[in-house]
Amino acid sequence: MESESNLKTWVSDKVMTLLGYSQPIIVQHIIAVTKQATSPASVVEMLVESGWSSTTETASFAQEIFAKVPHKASVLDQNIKKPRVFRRKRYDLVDDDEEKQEPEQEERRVKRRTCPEDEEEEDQRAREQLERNLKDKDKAATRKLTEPNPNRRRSSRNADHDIERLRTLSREGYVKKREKQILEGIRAKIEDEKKLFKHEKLTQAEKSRNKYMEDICNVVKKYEAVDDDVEVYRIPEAYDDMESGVNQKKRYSVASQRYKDGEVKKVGAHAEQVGWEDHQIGKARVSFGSKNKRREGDEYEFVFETDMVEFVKGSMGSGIKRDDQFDDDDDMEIKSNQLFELRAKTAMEKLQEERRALPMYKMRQEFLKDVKEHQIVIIVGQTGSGKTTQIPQFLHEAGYTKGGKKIGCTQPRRVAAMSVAARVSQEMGVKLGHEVGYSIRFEDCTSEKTVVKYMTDGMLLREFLVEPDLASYSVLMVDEAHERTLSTDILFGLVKDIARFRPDLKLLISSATLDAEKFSAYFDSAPIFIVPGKLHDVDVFYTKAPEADYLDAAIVSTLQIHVTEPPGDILVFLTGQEEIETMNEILKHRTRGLGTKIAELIICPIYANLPSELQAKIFEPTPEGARKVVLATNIAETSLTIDGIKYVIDPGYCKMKSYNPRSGMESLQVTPISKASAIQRAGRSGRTGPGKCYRLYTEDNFKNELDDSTIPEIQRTNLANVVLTLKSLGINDLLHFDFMDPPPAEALIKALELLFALGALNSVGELTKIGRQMAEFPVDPMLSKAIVASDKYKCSEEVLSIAAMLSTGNSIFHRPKDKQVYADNAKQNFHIGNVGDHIALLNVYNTWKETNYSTQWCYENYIQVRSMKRARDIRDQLERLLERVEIELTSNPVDLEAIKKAITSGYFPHSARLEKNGAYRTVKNPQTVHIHPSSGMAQVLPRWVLYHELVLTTKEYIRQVSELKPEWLVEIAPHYYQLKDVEDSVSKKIPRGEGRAP
DNA sequence: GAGCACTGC
Repeated sequence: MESESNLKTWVSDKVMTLLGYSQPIIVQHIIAVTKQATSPASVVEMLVESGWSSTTETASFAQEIFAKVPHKASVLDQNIKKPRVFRRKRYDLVDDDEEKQEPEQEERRVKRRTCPEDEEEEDQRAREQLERNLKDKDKAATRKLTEPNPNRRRSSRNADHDIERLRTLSREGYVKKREKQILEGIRAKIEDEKKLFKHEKLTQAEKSRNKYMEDICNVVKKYEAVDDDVEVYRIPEAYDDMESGVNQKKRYSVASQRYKDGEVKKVGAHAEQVGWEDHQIGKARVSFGSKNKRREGDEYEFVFETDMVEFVKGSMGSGIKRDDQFDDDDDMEIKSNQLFELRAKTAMEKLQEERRALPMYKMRQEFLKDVKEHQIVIIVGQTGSGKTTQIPQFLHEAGYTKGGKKIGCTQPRRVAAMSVAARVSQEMGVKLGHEVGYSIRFEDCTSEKTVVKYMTDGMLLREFLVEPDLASYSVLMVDEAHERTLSTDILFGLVKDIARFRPDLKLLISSATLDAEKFSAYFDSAPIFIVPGKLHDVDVFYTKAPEADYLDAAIVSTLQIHVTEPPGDILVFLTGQEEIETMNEILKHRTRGLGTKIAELIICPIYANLPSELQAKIFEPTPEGARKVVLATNIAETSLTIDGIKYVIDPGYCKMKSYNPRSGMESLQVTPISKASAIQRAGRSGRTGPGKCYRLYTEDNFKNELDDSTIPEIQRTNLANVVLTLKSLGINDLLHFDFMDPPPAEALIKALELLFALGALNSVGELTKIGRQMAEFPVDPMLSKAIVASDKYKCSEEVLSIAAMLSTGNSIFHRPKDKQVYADNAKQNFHIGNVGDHIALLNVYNTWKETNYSTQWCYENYIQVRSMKRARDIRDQLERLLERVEIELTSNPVDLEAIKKAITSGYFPHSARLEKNGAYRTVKNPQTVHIHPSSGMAQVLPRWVLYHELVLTTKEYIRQVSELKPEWLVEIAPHYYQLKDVEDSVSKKIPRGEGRAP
């Protein structure tokens, strides 16, 4: 017989080869399982129950371990931790009639205990003990909490100890019963809520109810989590039996209700999106924990404590890992509420410990002093310095939230706002949505109590509309300001302005090193506060000579790293979907050629339009011996973090949008990245350890040819929306608005012209009633004008759907490379009668609605579910806003002309007419354009068309095209079009005045 | 008959 430790090593090795990873708890579990197994088959059975797959490897492993591990009779003398399923069942107070144990084990257990004579009596005693105990419950709980690691080493020969354990077990029965009651109460409440949702139109109360639902779901999930946690030890079956009829699945369904289709639509409206975001948050949270590698359990603790069902579910690895820290002491005996409190406590302590380890934490005093002395402070801190999580907490602790004032912190991305808020609420030990909350589109997780509020920058911008002086805030922190999103740039100007007349308002701007000086200069020489980061070293390599074909260079480099470098995943930055697909194929082909000579290379593409189920692939852990290579677009630069990346390949390009105000044309073209981007990309390899970055350009290129930072978005975009927002904030003199980097005057003027043409501004540039209505809708001005105009044509229902579909971007139709024909056919079904792309989108939306928002239907029609759900969310939001601007919800589904006219009211500047050669010419700012081949009108070529957008890619393309009657233009926009603009080509075949020879 | 970087409200 082997010693226990030898045995453990042996099992661990085995597990390692079978699963690719190993954990002490798995080993222990397997040994324990084997010890009470009666045959190798029963070992297999139990392994399968714990999540192993039933393969021949599992079977032979079971055979081996059964031979090696002492089992059956010999187990009597072993002082091992047994799965507690037997004992638990015995002392359940709730339900007694489910004793189905094997007599042999029963006997063994009896022998093991010190007072085996009369079990009934003992049970009775336990009950009495329990009653006494429960009276003393609080006291007991306190004791448990003050002794998180009780010095109660197991000694099975000790009578006192057994009685003690008995008490615990009995208490469990009580606790479980109580839990059941709570859960039932919650379930009933949820049912009530659901009824309310069905009957009432969503109003103001919706927010709070949404919030309430969220809370409930969180509570349920917490209980679920306790169960999940126990599952490894096979307790749940016992629990389920006891609950008689309430099984895991059913209970899980309560918690996950909001993620499901159908019923609770308003709550679960963006279910898939949420799922994906949850996953992202999961990553965000995990990476928080993993900054500190000393304690591996923490990250899971953190995940466990919050609503991370999506992340934890179905992953055996994490389920087991979470228990790791309770591995070898009696904590396992403490269950349910107590376990929960205990965990909350230990998690809290660990969080605090982690907090103290952050560079920011040490600079607390210094920082608070700076903030006290200056109104505006620029903060320079790298990732991992803890600025985002710590600063609002410091300020809160220092009393900046007194008198109900809030601390606001903006983030450029939704996911960031949510995950940071979750983290901070953890650290402060409060419930998310109470003192600490977040506010993002479609989801407001704040309450009257909220004093620390994380939000997206766009959300703060919307808040300006209702509270122009932001009186409820005492501190505003603009985080990740160096990213220079459109919203942050506008915020700068606004915030700088209100800081002048609100001396009590503190302003914090966080930025990267490169831009700090610039920020300081803009904010009246504000002091710069520097926090060191915690990134690991990254070695940067350049190519000796410029590479002609960066894609090929990337492929070669990837293989080179794969063959020569130690383990660690590779991240390659490419410009778009097409490149990613190409590289994917070439890599597959080449590695196949190499056969088994090299280790396995797992290729994971990732880009935003990739269906989410395929995106999830990049987060799967890399199996032992293999290497993962992630082919990503810019999405991996800031938006998501992949653990385990050690090598980054940076070809130095990305696709960037630019806007030509003169022609009103947007273009999306491959451009060299900036130094700031290059540094950011390199940093992606150093998150969990030292990394390497291979730049596929020369050092000279880097130093002399790359711009310092990316041109801010505000300088390369259509400003119509920005101008409308600023106008509605009462800022009239836009040309002198204090932009940090002013946009081209031409673009501003163009935007003003457009808004004037749409009727949003009057001749002196003031906002009109229509303009105010338009500003309410979070969509492009032309689209919001169409919505406002739909009132006149009595078809707001239809226009809303179209607007929502257009707002989702171009990601509705999915076109897999291998099924292009099918996808195109499916798409053609919505274009029957050549109704045009706008009506086709309406058809898609309505048909989807008729199928009760079926996911299956989307798959069948090659439509992206994620985009559809997003469209539904947007539509819901727009519908609510409709009420606010006093537009009636009207439907007129058969009158397509009315719908098109409403669209034309917004898009009349986007008209084009056919020329002889099959190309089109835009009516205003004449230029030659082509219908995008993805359009349903690409073959039809109507004489006059209305388009949604004009983009330059390989040619000038117009996308989302519908047929138009030229007389509409004069009817709808007489101030913009004159009869002569349109009549020529109606009466004559050849357009006049184009100056072209035939 | 060509192609859709990434966010955000």
